[in-house]
Amino acid sequence: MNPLIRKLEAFAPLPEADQRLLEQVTRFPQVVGPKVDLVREGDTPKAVHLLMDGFACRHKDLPNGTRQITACLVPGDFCDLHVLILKTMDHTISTLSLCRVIEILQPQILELMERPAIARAMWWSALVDEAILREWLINIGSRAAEQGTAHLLCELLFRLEMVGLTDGDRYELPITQAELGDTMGLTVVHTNRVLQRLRKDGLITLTNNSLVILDIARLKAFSGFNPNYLHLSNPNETVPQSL
Amino acid sequence: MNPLIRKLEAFAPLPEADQRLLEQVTRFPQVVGPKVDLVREGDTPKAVHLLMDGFACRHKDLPNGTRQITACLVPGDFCDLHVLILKTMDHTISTLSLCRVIEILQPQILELMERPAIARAMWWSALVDEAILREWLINIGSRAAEQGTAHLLCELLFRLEMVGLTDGDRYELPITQAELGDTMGLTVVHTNRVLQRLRKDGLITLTNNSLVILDIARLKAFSGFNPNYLHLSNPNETVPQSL
DNA sequence: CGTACTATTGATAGATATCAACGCTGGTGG
DNA sequence: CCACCAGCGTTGATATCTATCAATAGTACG
Repeated sequence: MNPLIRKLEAFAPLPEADQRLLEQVTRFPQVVGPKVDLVREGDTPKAVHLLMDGFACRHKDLPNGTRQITACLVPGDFCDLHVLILKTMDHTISTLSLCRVIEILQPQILELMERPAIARAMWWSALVDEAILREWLINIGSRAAEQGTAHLLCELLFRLEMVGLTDGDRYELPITQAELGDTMGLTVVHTNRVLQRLRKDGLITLTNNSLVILDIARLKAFSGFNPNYLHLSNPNETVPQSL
Repeated sequence: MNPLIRKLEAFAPLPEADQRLLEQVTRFPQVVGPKVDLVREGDTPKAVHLLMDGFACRHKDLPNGTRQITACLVPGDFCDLHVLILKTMDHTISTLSLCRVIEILQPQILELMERPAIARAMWWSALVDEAILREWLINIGSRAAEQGTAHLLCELLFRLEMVGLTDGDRYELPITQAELGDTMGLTVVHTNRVLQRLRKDGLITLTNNSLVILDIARLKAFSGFNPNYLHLSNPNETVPQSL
């Protein structure tokens, strides 16, 4: 099933014709290896990138050698809708795992935006991205490392469930602990210890990039997770196991 | 001068007619005292709030008693454009200082959005808000407390200069150290010490809510500040003292 | 005058980073 | 096929940063 359509329909149903158009646009994805830059800070890209498979991220590299990941992109996510309005990228987008990516040229995007239902769904998506960013700020600024990390894992469960990439409370998480640390503002070493504590507390299992949430209700309570900020049309229906 | 028009024109010039329309919409602001909630998490407001004077913030209060400020709103900023698409607020918006606020009803917003130049400028504004959020994530996650705080002070200089609220490298900062701490994810005590270090290093002066940047070039270098993410049409012209 | 809020200081505890090292794995070249 | 190497996860010891607790002083305000 097409992850873009699934995602946009998490906001509101799309007319048949719109679905067909989206199917058509996303027909021939391009395979991109892991750790490849799709767009770099300073670029003025002429196409919008849409992730169809795999994990990618936004990030900024700092002079002191560290980097901060500011978004985790999963199938169905637009990487850089910004370029419709802003001329230059203020951050870099890179694949994390092996990905399949669609490049949509400006005229085609504008064609999509002429469909009211699609346009609304895209702006919904952009606003949810912003809400996610606010939640990440809370993860880093106000939650303990264990809770913030747990919160992120809850969020990914919901986002991946939205596009049909979960298996109950299990999902593929093809990122390294270093990358997890870059998103949580933590060291690799500390990230490792945080994960160990989550494992020891019986909250998760994580081996071979396979994450299992052992008790979603406890993980949500522990991390203070409330899916409101994802603005799903029907949150109760989306994740059956929800509290 | 109207801060909304000044801000939107930092992106691109607006036609005379659009300016007149905006003038008209923003004619009768409402005075709101400090520390007042404009919109609360869970609300489904029917009007959009526009800040014309004073400081406000977005924030979320956590069960553990702390709160995270996720945005600092200054004159010319829209508080909750989201409500055009999302039904319920996922965070609270409160005044910090005495403010003057415009409430714009849905039909009036839609009338504004029919003007192409205004619509583009509003989306520019929304995208810049997102870019600011990414930078705050870096402030908290990847920069030392002193550097993150310094970065925030640089950002506010640019944003306030945009709407004509600076006096050279000085501006009014009507927020408490506790509030500053809530935005940087720091304790009041630690915030106080961070500010003292910035003062001792000769970077700033801050007394009676009046912030003076003693050496903008040094403060920018110290904090790693690069105004690109604000996507101003003409950054060099905006702040004369820029490096 | 008393009360609340804000800024400030000192002492201490807890969280996180840093440095160094090791084992495991998969790939690669000899 | 084996030796080597790079990337990843892991562990221990230590340093640095930040939170917590407690107290004081100044200020504004009723």
